[in-house]
Amino acid sequence: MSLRHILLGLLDEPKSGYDIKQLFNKIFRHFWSAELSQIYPALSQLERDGLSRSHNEASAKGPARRVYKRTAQGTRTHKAWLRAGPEVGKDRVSYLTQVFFLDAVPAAERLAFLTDLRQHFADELEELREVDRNWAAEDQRYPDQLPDESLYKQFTLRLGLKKIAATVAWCDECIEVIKASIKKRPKV
Amino acid sequence: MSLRHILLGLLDEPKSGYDIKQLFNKIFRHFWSAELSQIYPALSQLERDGLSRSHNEASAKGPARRVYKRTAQGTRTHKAWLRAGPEVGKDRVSYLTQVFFLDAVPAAERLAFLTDLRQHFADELEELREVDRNWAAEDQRYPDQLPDESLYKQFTLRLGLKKIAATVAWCDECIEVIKASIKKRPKV
DNA sequence: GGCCCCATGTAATGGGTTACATGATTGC
DNA sequence: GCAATCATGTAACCCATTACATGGGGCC
Repeated sequence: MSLRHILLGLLDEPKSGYDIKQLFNKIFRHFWSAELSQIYPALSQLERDGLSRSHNEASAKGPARRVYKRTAQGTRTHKAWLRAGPEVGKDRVSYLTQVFFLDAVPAAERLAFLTDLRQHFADELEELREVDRNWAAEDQRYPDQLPDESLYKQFTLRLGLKKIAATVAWCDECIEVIKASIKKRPKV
Repeated sequence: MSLRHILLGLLDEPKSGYDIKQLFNKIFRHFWSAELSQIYPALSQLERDGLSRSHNEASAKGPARRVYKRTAQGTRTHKAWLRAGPEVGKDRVSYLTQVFFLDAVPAAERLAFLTDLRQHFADELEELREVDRNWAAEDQRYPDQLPDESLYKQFTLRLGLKKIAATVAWCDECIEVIKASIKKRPKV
């Protein structure tokens, strides 16, 4: 369960489940996500395990918030996770399993599939570039003079940009190959 | 459940659960995986649903094999999956969640973490390049004259190579930045 | 009045991993 | 004799998604 570790990482400052969901939507979007229905039980489990503590807080608008912060024990667990070395899980790229079998449908549909895919990643790339631009606008030190506490966050953004740009370029190459094959054999 | 669709895709020719696991280890390694304990129940479920049929077959070595092949209904379901458009799931990149929080440990450990990561992906890249070379050696038509039935399989390999190469390059950049910061402030 | 945002949770279900159980054949 | 490969499966558990349930406050 890696969500536990992410939560611990975020709980250096007090946060509610709702706060964390917002962060997932904004900052982690390109490499992690979780639903509120998973976050809330995970937070209370952390507390049962002595890794975090919580208290209620009045909210400006809406019901009371339950904010969690990690304990010293939680901080130790968090560091141990980082020190255990990189978790290189098996990637599961659903759309690639589809591409693998794509010759089962007519050429026109294959082209449409990859055009769809390209559109999706081009949009995602544009979103990430916007995050990048906004960050640069907000912080004078961006990107070369960042302090450690934001440098590693920037690294994750950099990889997102690289990988998604590579994926868009790959879509374009595939589309070219398919178009060329349609020209040669219009009825295949 | 995407495993069902992958299984259907593979069952155009008769295959056993064991055969499929081999394929996962060899061909799908860089974008999908599944355990035998997941594959066997999924295969019998496909049969219960009328999407595949099986029979026993004597094996050269070891116990009898149960080989499955998809039915006409299975083929229709498979094509419907492809026609439903790209499944762009949320990526979950565990090691990026770690990089995000990596400033929590001393600079020397951060460097070790990224060196580890680089090694992992450099190895993975080398494996994929080997697959690429072997394929080229076995098929005269590789890579530009491939027929449709192998072209799309080659596309998946191409993206694997691109993404992993981008990841290795990213590791190198991060490592350079960390080394530079250690030189400037040796005790941070 | 209706919609969106704030805010927290439970229940049912789906999907996946790890551990367990069994047993034959081949090669060293 | 022992390890590796071939071969199939079950059971327990973990993790994640979807659906359900509830309710206040602000804005148009």
